[in-house]
Amino acid sequence: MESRQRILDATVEIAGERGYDGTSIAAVSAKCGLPASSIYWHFKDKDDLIAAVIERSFETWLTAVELPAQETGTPLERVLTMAANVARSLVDAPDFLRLGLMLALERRPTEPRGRTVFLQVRDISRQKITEVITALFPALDEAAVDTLATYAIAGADGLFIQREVIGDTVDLVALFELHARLVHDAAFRMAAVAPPRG
Amino acid sequence: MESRQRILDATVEIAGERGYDGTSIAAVSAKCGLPASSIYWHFKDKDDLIAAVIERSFETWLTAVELPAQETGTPLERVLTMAANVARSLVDAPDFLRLGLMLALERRPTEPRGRTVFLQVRDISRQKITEVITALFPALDEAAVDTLATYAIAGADGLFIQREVIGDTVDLVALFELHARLVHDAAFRMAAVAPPRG
Amino acid sequence: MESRQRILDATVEIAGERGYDGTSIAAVSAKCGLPASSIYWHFKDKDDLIAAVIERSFETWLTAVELPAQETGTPLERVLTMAANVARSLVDAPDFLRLGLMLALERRPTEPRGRTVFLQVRDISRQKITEVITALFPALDEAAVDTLATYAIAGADGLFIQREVIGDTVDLVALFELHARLVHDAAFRMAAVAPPRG
Amino acid sequence: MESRQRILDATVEIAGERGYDGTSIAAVSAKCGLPASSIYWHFKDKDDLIAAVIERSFETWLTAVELPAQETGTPLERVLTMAANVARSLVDAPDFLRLGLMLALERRPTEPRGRTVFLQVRDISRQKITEVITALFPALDEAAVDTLATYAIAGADGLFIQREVIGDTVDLVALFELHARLVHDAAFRMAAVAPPRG
DNA sequence: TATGAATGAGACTTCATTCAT
DNA sequence: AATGAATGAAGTCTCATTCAT
Repeated sequence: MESRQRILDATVEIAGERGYDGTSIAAVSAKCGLPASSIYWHFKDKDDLIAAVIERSFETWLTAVELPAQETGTPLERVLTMAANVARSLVDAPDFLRLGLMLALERRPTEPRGRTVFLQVRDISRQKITEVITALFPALDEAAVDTLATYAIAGADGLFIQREVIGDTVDLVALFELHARLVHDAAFRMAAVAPPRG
Repeated sequence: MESRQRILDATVEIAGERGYDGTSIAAVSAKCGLPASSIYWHFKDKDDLIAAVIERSFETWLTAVELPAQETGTPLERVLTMAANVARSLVDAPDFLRLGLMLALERRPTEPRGRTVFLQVRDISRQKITEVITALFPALDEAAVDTLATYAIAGADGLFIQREVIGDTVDLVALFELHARLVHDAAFRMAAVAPPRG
Repeated sequence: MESRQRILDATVEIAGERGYDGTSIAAVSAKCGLPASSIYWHFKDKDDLIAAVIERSFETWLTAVELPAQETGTPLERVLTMAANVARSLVDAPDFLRLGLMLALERRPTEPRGRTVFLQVRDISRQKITEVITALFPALDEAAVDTLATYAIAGADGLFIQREVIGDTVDLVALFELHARLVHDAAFRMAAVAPPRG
Repeated sequence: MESRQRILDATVEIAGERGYDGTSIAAVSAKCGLPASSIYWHFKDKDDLIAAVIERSFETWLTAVELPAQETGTPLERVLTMAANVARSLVDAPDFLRLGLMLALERRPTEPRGRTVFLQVRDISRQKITEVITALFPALDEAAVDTLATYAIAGADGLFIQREVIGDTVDLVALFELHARLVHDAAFRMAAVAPPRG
């Protein structure tokens, strides 16, 4: 029970730093102090281990982000609060998204299950974003919501990468707020132009 | 001379799909038809090879992007044209950015030279963007230009990733134009608020 | 446990015949019947393996030489007995000294640990010789004892090499006795000339 | 012409430090500045190169030792002068003997030609020593001369090794003189005991 | 007289994984 | 519930050598 967590802790750290191929069972074993064979007692194979890491980190990240989900205020206020929450969660636990993006960028013949899992949980996030946009701007048609959701996620990914690359100088919270504001404005304008649904 | 190119061609393809660790010399050898030992005649080691790939792909990408650099029209028109150019270049030759982002996301104890090179050439691009923003919106102060440049690059990275992940359904050119429009509007508003420089 | 010994047995034989660079892991693997990767379970790397070989062979050799250490008789008798013992031990198990001398003669930028270990155990032997000379000829000053110890070891090394090079025609026991006799005479004369210590 | 010498210079240095297997053509190429293929223009193969090195260093060493070969004085004086000469030559150019001994100690299935050459030139030296002993002590029978020659060479090898291992602290000239004195005394005593020849 | 380019074999080492205990 | 030992495949890289020019 406790060993399983130690293994996952070690793996999230290594895989978050070096990606799928860069994560060797021997390295995980060294970092968590358990022999390699013990890792195979808890996980079917490396693929299973990485997938488990993705699952667990996503759950951790989800609770960190969702807890203070706010339901009142103007659309802009609510969007800004959400953006700040996401930004802070990414600063605190960047391993999830870093590893996920590395997996997502790869294109290998037999796709690691961890990649599939990441794309699935990412889709859940996208679903949430779509719902929020639809709720805040009911006038938007489906295509517009889709475009905005894509753009919203893209900005989040991109800003996260900027921080990973450039370092702490990047004020992630401020940039996420700028991003939220721009998405909000775009949605506002699109909604004004669009004919009401129905 | 010709062999060197064949090796680079093979490597760009494999590394663009599987990242640093996923790129085995044996795979490169198989793809380019030269024995592994010949690769070591042309490149000091794997690190050197990957770095050379980054260098060459960046140059290719640069010429693809820069050739149609336009100098007339309103700021919005010019920004839109640039965005469309970049979008098209990324659709045509995604290997450069895909590999670069994978390298950039990694955090290994001894940094691959390819990563350093990628970050350097990326800085050149950022410089260019900064210059364009300054030229189009002279009223902006340095901090604002910096923020906008960071946001512009972040959007580009993020949208690229969205396309890589979701697939061709994503209309990269359209999204880049939306991105350009939003950055332009933000710059416009910031410049209006800001006191004129000097 | 048992595998470790099989690996060491194979290595001592090969390394004793071909030196550090001439000892390939593949050859050791072939000789001991275990796959190469198993060797790396028992030893960190080739350097570690060679060092372990030196350590074990020295201990084997030490017990072979020391058991019949005699404590009575005239100085000459005692010295002759010791010399004969050493000679016989070198005839029986020449691998230790052969490998050790090969390592000792090398001068590579990063010194193999096996070399360090050999020089250390060699120093232990020198210590023993020094003690014996001091015990048998208390009148000798430190410098004289040092010179005699150096000469005694040099003769042993040199005679061993002669046998290795020329072959069994060389009567190692007889030559070691001649050597012992000459060292004894030299010590005797030096002690007679030297003013008594203290 | 000049290239050949540069190659030999580089090889003697590397081979004198790392032995046969430790001497790679690439390393020699790097040290002498000529491409590997040029080495093969001057020498048939690696074996040929090493053998050439042995031959050349022996000749260099021979002239260094022989030039001041003295023909007058008492036996002891002459022996002492010779010993000092040899000692000095070994201090000045240790590569020859160091490489030679490394080759001599190895026992590989297909003997390097360099080893054969070394043993041959070593035999020439032994011949010289035999002649000198016979000349100085005509009363000795063949077996005694042989024993003394073996012992003389063994001492030289062993003392050389001591210096290589321990370092410059070892006064090679003084130790060679001690060695010469002991060999001389042994010869003197053996000759006194032995019935005159013929 | 020399060398740039190539090459198959083999070097050391790590890989993911299994299995008996 | 866990692990010491093993293993075949594959990893990066160096080896001695060749050959066309």
